[in-house]
Amino acid sequence: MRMSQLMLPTERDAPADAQALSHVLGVRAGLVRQLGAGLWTWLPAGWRAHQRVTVIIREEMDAIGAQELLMPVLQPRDLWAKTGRDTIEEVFRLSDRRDSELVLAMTHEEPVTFHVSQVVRSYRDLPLILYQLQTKARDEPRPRAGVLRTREFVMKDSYSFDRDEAGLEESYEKHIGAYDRIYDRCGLEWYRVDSGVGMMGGSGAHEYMAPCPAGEDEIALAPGYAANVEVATAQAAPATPGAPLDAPAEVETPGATDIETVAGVLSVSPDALLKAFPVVTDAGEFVVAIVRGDHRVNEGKLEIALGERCRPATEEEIASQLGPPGYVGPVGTGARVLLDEAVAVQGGGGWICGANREGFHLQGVEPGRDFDFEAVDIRRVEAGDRVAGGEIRLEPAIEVGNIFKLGTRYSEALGATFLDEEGVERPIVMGSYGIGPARIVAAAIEQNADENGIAWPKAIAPWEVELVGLGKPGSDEQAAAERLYAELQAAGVSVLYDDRDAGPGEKFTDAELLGCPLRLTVGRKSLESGQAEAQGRRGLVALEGPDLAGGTAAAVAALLDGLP
RNA sequence: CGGGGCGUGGCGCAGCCUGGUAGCGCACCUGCUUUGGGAGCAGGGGGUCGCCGGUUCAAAUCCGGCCGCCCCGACCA
Repeated sequence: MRMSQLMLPTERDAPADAQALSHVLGVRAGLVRQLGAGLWTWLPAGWRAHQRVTVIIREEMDAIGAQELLMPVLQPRDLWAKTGRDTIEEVFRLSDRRDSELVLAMTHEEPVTFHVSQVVRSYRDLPLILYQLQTKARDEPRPRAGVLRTREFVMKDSYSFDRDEAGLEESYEKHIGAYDRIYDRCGLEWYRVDSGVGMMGGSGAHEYMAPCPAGEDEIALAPGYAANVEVATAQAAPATPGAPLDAPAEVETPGATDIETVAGVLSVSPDALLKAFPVVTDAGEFVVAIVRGDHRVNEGKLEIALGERCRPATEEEIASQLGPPGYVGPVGTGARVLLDEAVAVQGGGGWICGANREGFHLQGVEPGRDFDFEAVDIRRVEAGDRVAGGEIRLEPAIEVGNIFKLGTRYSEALGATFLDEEGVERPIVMGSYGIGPARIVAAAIEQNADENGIAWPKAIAPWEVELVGLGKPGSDEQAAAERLYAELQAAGVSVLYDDRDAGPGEKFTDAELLGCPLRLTVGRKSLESGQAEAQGRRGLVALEGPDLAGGTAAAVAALLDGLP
């Protein structure tokens, strides 16, 4: 590709509203442009990178026997009503000129299951893995960070159909193999982490997470352990409660309504306190969740422990059920208490909690003796917790894919059944699996950029080589660059040729911004030496320049082999 | 949905408080010079100042309403 003919609108300045690095560099390097909130156009160079990702995805999906198809984005709402998903807030709903109700698909479980329900009759038709690369539309509450969270995006979504749980397990394992290879080949740093199955039910799920500063999620990592903090579990460092007492004793703590202040007034560390987190469940039950003072409640884990959704209690509810907000505790209330395992496991007396009386706390509290409780894991893990002997660290990360054992939720709702060997009708056991190529591109930028711009992994760079010609029009230098460009093209090298009539500074700066792995320069110096200059983008390292006299393309290919 | 901020040429911004010819840098066009890290000189083109209404002799500027966009939080099968 000749840069003089390429639509590559590079910018010296970042857009004023850009925060995330992939957003800033994506726009500055001319990869993407915004059309509206969460609506992005892929410009030619950016789309090349996106395409390279989808090529890798197709190769690996095909390799596990998955079959590609394409389903509409626009779908009848009726279909979605059958699974109850038509009322999800994120689903765009619209109607046509005849007032027929339609939705824009956020994923494609409904249509794919519909088709399979019509086609699959017998156990002999299974297993089946179907996939597509298709646009998804989601009415996101808050699009953000450029291409990281958008309202419309391309997704690779695949769906597995099996006779039973064992078959699903096999399909799931196949996807794990394919996904591991895809992210490796794309040059990402990634983790496969346990994730919650959420409100959709199902029997297991993992997320593929790429660590990067702009990530919206947090993952907990330890040697041999990786989980989304939403579901992570670990052992807490022991707390240091005070001396046990024969019975809880009131102590004056005027004005001390938060953990820090109480700990300060009583000269103890926050981990000696019990933090009460009163909630009201969907069913209307008032429950007091309790974690250590230095811990935080993980509301998702709390809901799993409760078995239903809940919300924080209002101040009025707290006042009427327990006592003055800021001074509440579990002792003498009769309320149902869920006590976090970090406290329950350590046990003992000497804990401090609110006395349910304005200006007072209780010392020497002992769970079990002074209040009844159910021991559950409801806290958010903290950096420094331990799991399997290793220490947890937390990292921000972006979700670049997920795999999910759906079970029979969709097949039952849509009547996707088959006859087994005994002639018994059974629901098909399903899995669903997603990958966001745009997020792979964004994560690759985030993970591989420096102050000069992007430093693409070779496998997904828009071009592998950028050839910078420095000669002015009609010069010997320009003629040499033209010859080299023609030779590289003929040899099938992926090359972008900067043939613009521009100064060297501008060309070098743009080359570093766009970030192709190998930069070749042909100018006065290279004519004198008989070699093109070569520089690797990662670290801007000088490489042995390929000879211009002959065999240059082979030498360039060898150089590329040595680059990441 | 709650909080905060911003809409002036392709990009980045000033002007608004205190109403009176719409400006600056970059980019762009023409000519000449220049060519190894974002060149110089000269000339030139491009903006209903987000939209609607109000006040006024006069509105980018003041007032009201609406729309759009960004950030933080909530949310995120």
